[in-house]
Amino acid sequence: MAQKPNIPKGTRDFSPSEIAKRDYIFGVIKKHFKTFGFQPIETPSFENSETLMGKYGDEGDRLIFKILNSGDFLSKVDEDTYGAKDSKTLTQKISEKALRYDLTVPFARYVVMHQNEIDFPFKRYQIQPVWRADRPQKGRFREFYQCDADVVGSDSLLQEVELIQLYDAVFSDLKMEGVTIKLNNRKILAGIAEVIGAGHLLVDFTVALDKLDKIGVEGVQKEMLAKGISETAIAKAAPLFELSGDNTEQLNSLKELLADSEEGSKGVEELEFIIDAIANLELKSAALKIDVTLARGLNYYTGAIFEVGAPKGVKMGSIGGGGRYDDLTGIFGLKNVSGVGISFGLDRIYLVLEELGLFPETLDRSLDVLCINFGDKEAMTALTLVTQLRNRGVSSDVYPSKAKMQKQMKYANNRKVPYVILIGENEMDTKTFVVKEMASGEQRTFALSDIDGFVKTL
RNA sequence: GUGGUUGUAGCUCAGCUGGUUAGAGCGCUGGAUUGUGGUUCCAGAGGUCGCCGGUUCGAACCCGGUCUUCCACCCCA
Repeated sequence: MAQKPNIPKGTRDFSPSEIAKRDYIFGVIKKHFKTFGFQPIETPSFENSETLMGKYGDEGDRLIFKILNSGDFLSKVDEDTYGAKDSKTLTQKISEKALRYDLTVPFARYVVMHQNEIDFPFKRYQIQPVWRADRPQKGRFREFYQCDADVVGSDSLLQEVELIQLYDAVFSDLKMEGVTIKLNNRKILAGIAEVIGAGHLLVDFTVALDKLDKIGVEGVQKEMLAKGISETAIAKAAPLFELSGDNTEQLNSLKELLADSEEGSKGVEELEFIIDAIANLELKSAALKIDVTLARGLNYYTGAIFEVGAPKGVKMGSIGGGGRYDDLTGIFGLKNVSGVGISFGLDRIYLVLEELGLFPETLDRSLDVLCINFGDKEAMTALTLVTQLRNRGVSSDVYPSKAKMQKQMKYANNRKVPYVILIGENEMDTKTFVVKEMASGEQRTFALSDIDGFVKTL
């Protein structure tokens, strides 16, 4: 009995028209990565487990796809470990490799391993799939592409400024107008926690704050209280919930609030530098906005934090994110190398472009010219013509069999071929070919010797 | 990991409180039309009703399990 074919949940097949659209996005992103001076690298799909485990927090560890060891792996497990039935301990014994969870940690590993051949500052880009053992839902897959650009070996804030410009350049080029680049700084979050006297609960504090737009002021306060943050501390943080106005006004409020915190003031200073620089340079279509509730990737970010929100009206999680991490390569033994990077979520960008109808129409043109097949003799002449068209870079084909005209025309139609060429008996006699423009239905006749005359009209 | 949701022809979906041979539109194939498609007309093919088990005289429909889809939470691109 034939088995019903299927694919694992959270994975997808990509058909020709989808590939065309994905390639279009990849192309735009890659183009701008290059013009900003980034160089490509690639790393393996799977890494040694110890490279990945513990880098993304407990939640992250759970979402890492583990690869079972080869061979008779269970026989090597001692009775105690096996009998304890503790998944975490057992997993370490039977799985030593895991699928890449993001591109940043493998990149950090790469930098440390190749530090002697790298010229710092090193600007690298990387476009590869990553895997997460997550439950799929809107815009979330178990296999998806990330497009990362990171700079290591420079602590200059100019890098942050450039990365914001890079976001703007890519989304403007994709005609996705109205994206919001949200900006925050880890130092500000730490400063606030310090000022209100909840420094030891920084993570809980920021995680709760991050949910402000989702559960509201009261919800956030409730969660903070539940996490053990005192009422007086929450009361002190009250001005945060009322931050409003443009970036300058928010900066002024933050300056005041964080005046007594050295770290917090440093964060405000950094934020101000970036905001001022971008104000001078001007963005094409994106909006840069301070958002103190932004608290992503707390596990390794130490300075700036970025997140890109889809244009208004599109219900979609963030379509990009990034930030500065001072200590990432430290885990692998290389100290004092600062890095800052951003990521584009290809699959989500795809969904947004689709929803807004922003893909160029020409993308689904996979064949420029199709020659109708009228029989063996005519087909030979057609193939000669097609060969010469191909030599000139025109994608063209001869219908492989002498099917009914209707069928051949229908095929051309479905493939969205803009030009159909007819070479039948009449044309053979007069050494000509007829070109039918499918959109208008108009037909023109060219001499077989005048291929360039036709190519010029394309 | 928690909660909910979905599964019927290649695709999008009907199918009333369980009742005989499970339907439509689109698509596909053939013909009307021997060199003209996207807009006509006629005919035809195509379904273990996700899978396994249970209740019943009888299940696409009810019950249990399982897989899948989509959504929310957690987390995140």
